[in-house]
Amino acid sequence: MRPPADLVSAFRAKGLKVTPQRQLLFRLLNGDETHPCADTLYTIAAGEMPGISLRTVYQTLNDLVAMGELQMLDLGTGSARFDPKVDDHHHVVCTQCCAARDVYVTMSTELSPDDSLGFSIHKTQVVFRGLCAECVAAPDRVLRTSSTSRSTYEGASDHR
Amino acid sequence: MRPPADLVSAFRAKGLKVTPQRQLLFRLLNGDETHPCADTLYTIAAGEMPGISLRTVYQTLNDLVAMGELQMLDLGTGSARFDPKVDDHHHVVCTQCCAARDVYVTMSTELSPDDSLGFSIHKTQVVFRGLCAECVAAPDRVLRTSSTSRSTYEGASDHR
DNA sequence: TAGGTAGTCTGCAATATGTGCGAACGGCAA
DNA sequence: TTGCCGTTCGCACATATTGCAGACTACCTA
Repeated sequence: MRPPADLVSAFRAKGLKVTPQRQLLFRLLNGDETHPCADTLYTIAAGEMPGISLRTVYQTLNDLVAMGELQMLDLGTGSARFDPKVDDHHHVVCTQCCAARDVYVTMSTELSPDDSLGFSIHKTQVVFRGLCAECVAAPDRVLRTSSTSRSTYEGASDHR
Repeated sequence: MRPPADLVSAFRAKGLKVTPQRQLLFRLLNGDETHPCADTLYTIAAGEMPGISLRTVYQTLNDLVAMGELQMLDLGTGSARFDPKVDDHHHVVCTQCCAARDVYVTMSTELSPDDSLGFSIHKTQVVFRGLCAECVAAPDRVLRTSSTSRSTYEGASDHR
């Protein structure tokens, strides 16, 4: 994602307006490395601008994704996560607290024609799952990005 | 996933009962390579057993996942997918029709201590995204596993 | 094989994430 | 300053999945 000043120009150039709400989100996202979900961003944004709507947060995030300034990720944590880094990289995700960090690893993630089963591959996504340092130290800590999200990877023990 | 007969024993051994609903699902899942979602399984099951509840399908799938007989996957298609293969493999997913297939590729997906950022990695998941052969041939075909699912990867062009 | 018990099934309500819609609002170019 | 047209916001709605409670039934035991 380009810095806020550049985004302002980019939005105007596309006929999109630069509102205080959008500027706030540009600023919050810029340099963010926590891969926040929409709701997390909304909470932070509402702290600075009470009255901002969750709907507006979703709207702006979608705009940025459509412009290629932001990457939408599904890390299996129950809600979409947003990454201002749009270059080629992968992610480590904590299965307990849902923290996510960027990983730059060079590995052969190209699929050979034999393996691709007729698929025309556009993108390869690698997700490393495990426990972050904090959760290794405190196995009972619960600190989800998405409040009470139900992750696909928490283990499915339902039963009444 | 073990064959239905073995699952019957495994369920009884755990004090879980073997009902017709569960046996049907054992049979439907056995050897399935389409990575169905809960709703798809429910539709198929309801064809053979009218009256079966979607709730029961979710319940049984969760039981099987908890027993390690089934793998729950989040392939970014909007709903959880289920894979009776629980060995170490990865997936190709069609971004248009959401079809998924297994991929057995040997690649260095181990993260070096330097790259792991303090995380204790338990599992590495690779998802290859692209178009399947059918969708390459018919770019307008829409055939989602999850009826009208909203995929995280369809591109976010909202706007009214 | 009848009976009892504990696990199961089903329908419905509830929760979470995310989008459609319309009325009021407000950038920003002329 | 004005007006057009994109935005914001609140609410209803859509989808995925789970909680709950009452009726039901698999299956162990006598």
